[in-house]
Amino acid sequence: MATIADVARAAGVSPMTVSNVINGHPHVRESTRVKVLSAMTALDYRVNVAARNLRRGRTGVIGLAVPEIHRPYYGQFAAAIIAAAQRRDLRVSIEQTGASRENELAVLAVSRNRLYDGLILSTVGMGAADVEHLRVPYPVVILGERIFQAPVDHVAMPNVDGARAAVRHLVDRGCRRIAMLTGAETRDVNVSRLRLTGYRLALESAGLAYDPALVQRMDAMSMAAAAERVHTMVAAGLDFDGLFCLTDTAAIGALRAFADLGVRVPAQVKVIGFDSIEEGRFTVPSLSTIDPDHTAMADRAVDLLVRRIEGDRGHEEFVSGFSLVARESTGD
Amino acid sequence: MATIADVARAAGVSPMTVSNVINGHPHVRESTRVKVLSAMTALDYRVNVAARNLRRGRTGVIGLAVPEIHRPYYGQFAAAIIAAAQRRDLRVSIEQTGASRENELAVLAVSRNRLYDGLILSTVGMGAADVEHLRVPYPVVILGERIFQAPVDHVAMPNVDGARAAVRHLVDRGCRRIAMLTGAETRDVNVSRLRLTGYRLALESAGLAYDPALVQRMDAMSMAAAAERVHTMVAAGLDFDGLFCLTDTAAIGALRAFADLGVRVPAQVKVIGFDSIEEGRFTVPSLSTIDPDHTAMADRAVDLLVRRIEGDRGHEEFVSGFSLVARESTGD
DNA sequence: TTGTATGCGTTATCAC
DNA sequence: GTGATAACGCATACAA
Repeated sequence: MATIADVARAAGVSPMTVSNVINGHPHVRESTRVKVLSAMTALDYRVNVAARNLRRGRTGVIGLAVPEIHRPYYGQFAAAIIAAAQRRDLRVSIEQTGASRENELAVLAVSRNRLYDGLILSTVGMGAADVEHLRVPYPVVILGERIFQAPVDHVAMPNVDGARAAVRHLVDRGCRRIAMLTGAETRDVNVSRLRLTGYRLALESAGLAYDPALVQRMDAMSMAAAAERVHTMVAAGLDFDGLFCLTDTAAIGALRAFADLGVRVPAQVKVIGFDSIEEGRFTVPSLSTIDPDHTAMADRAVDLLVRRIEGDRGHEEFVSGFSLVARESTGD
Repeated sequence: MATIADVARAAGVSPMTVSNVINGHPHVRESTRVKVLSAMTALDYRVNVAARNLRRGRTGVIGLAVPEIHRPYYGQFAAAIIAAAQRRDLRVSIEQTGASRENELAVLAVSRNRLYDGLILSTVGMGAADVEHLRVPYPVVILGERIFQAPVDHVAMPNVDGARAAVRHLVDRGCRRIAMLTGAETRDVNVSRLRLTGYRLALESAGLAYDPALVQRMDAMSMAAAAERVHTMVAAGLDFDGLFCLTDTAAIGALRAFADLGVRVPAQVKVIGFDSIEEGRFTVPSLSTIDPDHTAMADRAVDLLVRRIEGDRGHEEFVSGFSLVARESTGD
């Protein structure tokens, strides 16, 4: 493989001049530029990225750590991140943490090896007790709640307000016994807890009593687990006319369970999710949801990371807006 | 940031000994090993991956280029690839090609810069005419048909046989006018063409006539496009009692359209897809499909790539097996 | 078992 | 406008 030195020899110039041509430096005479370029073509020269990285101290790659890339929400989010990074000439390497604290910490540790210029980390397993692990000597953007005092940027969803709007929508549609399908509250502040707060606030505003029996906690937020839980709820004779699901993924599982059980949605039970994944447009019935504007979140996450890579101090929190998407599952 | 030299100084040994400890070389006295390790801890030493890459000529990263990571099929496939790579201590960097020939060629070009140790490339836009572009000086595994004579490995799906089994299943369930929702045949050999072949073979075996009007070609294989096309087909009064969709994604869009139109599935039309994405278990009705065993494909793709990275010559083609998954959409 | 010397390919600095 | 020099941090080959 040809190196800069080979090209320099062929073009009759110094390696430095070749480098200047490659990197588009301004002060290169046009005639030498042409000479160098044609030598590069002749030798089929390619930059050695490893050498450049070593010299520059940058890799041009950012890490993106998500629980599981095959879950629709994270897949759609990753696509947006990759697109945003591409616009800034960055590549994205994806790590799967399986939502476990250990793997999240492992990603933070590995990234210290200057493997990535920065890291976008979706924290699901980590808690406030792990704050020290976030004091790393490279840029990090946390995707999730601002539960840490560590010097990192945050991109968060409007969890409380979004959940509140979702439940309020169910109330507006006439629901009076509203159940919630949520996750385990593994730590002080997490998505489940925040959306539950929104749920309670909405009930309160509507003058509806909070009934703990209506809050159903699941370990895994999968379609299968949600379907199973709805079966259990109905079999147990739980009385509810509305269901707020922590995520659209769970809601799709729930819709399927209602179909199995012959419970008509929205006639007997109205269902709403959260996330606005694409699949929700095509379920039967189509799924009402809260859209937290993934694109804005992804853009902002990459933006914050790039700013920190470029040396900006100061840390920010960005909370995206949201909109209510009313579809058939909360219709008449 | 501490380097090997710093650690060596602190431990009172040579840099080389530190390197030996880091890389687990056998001939290091236990006492020096301990000394070095504690010096590493004290200085919070981290290997500089860029320097190691330059020296070793490897990056420990493989590229995975797919059309769009947020499509369920590619998301689930990527998850399997990442898991398989992790088992071999490799990281995965994901590129999105948008299924365009230009972007696929661009990924091949960029990877030449020793950015990745190898590349797994899903070819959708490229054709046999691009064969020269595949003669690259690094390992490549093509995900798709073996349409190239280039020295690359292939991992392919059982497209013809799988499609044949899908259509035969519709025939077995009593369908006589079977439509197909497929993609554009942009080149000599592609997925659409192969699955269409399977479709025709199945019709032939069953003694059913081939009617070109029943073959509906779409530009994009999205849920939205499929839904729209089914609306058109029904509005045009096209007569069919079975529908074979090129992918599950298209099938989900089709199911949604039938629901809109009041066409009962499977009573009036039976529907089957291809890919076995997880979502198909939870649609209403649940979706029959062909399962090409993604896990085996992903494992094999990484396996072939690793073998080539390690210098194995000789090229292979792997065609996965498949199984028919019969669910409600082809029930009674 | 440990150390010395050297080079991987690139680019920043500074001199010309 | 161009080039000589050095250094990024690590690991291979070989010597001790």
